Amino acid sequence: MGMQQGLLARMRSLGLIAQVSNEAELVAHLDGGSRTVYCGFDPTADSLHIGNLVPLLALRRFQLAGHKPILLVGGATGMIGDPGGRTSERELKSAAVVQDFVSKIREQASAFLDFDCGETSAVVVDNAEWTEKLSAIDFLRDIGKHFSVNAMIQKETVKRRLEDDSQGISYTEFSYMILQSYDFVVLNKRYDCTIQMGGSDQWGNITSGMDLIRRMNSRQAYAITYPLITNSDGTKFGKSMGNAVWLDQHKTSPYSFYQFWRNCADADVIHYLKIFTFLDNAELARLAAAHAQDPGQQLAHKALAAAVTQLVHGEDGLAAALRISAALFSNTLASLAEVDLEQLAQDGLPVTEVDAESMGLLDALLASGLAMTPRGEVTLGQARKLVQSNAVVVNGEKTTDLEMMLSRKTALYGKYQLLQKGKKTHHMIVMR
RNA sequence: GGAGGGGUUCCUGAGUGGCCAAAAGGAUCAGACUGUAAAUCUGACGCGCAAGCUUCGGUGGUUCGAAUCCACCCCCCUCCA
Repeated sequence: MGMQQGLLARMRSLGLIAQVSNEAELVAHLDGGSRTVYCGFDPTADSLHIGNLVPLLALRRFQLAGHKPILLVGGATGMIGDPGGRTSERELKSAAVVQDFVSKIREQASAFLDFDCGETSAVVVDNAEWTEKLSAIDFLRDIGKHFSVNAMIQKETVKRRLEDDSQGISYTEFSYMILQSYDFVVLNKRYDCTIQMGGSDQWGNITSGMDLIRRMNSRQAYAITYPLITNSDGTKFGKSMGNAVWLDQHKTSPYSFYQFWRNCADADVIHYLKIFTFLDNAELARLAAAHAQDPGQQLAHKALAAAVTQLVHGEDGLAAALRISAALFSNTLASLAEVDLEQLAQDGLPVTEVDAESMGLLDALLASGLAMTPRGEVTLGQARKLVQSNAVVVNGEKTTDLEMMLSRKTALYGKYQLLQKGKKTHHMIVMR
């Protein structure tokens, strides 16, 4: 059996497939040679986040199976905003901002694919390249002509917005589908790209693209969607402390990144191992068994966190994450050497430097940002509440003393104050 | 342009003159229990130690007193032209 054989079946067994168009034909198509697959990423921020990891790693699977991946950055469509998955109109970003996002995402995504392996080398394209040149007349005559509004309003993403009494949909967002369809046509012509992959909310857009290829290029194309990732408890996937988990180490440190995976729910861990790592079946089975046998050991969690952190941040990033985690969670602060504490700061433990010789605990909670209310403001009242509710640990010791002073005398090695809020939020104050 | 319906604290969504810093649920944060899990229970959830202060699309009125009444304006939705 060749490497590419059974790719679809393999992905399905990993839970990576939501829908495919014409499965029998698609399987034959994939088995029949090296194909070109594309997946689009909208530049909605200056970094990708872990949700984007799903298609990114899926593209890599295709490449490993002998196909050519195209990563499309939506410099044009990002200017417009996909109505899918949204209940309200997007805010439009300026061209300069989108351009900046595009270049950052291009660079970031490139780390996951091989760009130098001959025929199947990955390619990055920006749809602004062809979409910007499109005149309104050409757009309407050559492309718009092929779209039936009757069909478009039947698409799930559009229908939902039409049926919502409190929100409408602008013509701009309504047109998103057409531009995405055109992307597929262009890539089909240029690269003989025959497969588009996207989240299951993209199904409507992808199949429109297939239709457009049939009409404009008289070719057969295919659609593959992956299920949108959900947490078993119904909360939104990919949030940590209310923030997105980014791939950019300056936005989410390798340590925080590691902790995110380390803390995922039991019910999700095996599922995530399948989606976010490249572990083989034997290893997956071994971890699943271990997890079922003794979930308290969290072997699967540790394996997941290690594998994904390594994938995204490399060996060094993983090592740093492990170092901090070990120091903070094994309660061995007292035994840490001064170099260890310095290392924690370098490894990405959040740090605040202060000039004062001493400062009140409450001020420290403010300065560190730990005293953040559920709404996201840092307030003195919240600092008090935390201390009073027994949630604060200073240098390994719980304290409920509102008046407590942090001085060089109480500091570790005369300068480090390690604050802990709750069970797993840590912050270091360094007294210069 | 016309007719109608809406804009409330992070979200959903009650509230039509004082009892409203504003019901309820969700989300979030913390505590207990645990395994850095889930579920559950408890507390917090505009700011402030407090007195008090600032909020209910905006501005200006009426009133002892307004999220609630009036005027104008802005924004959203639906239908008609």
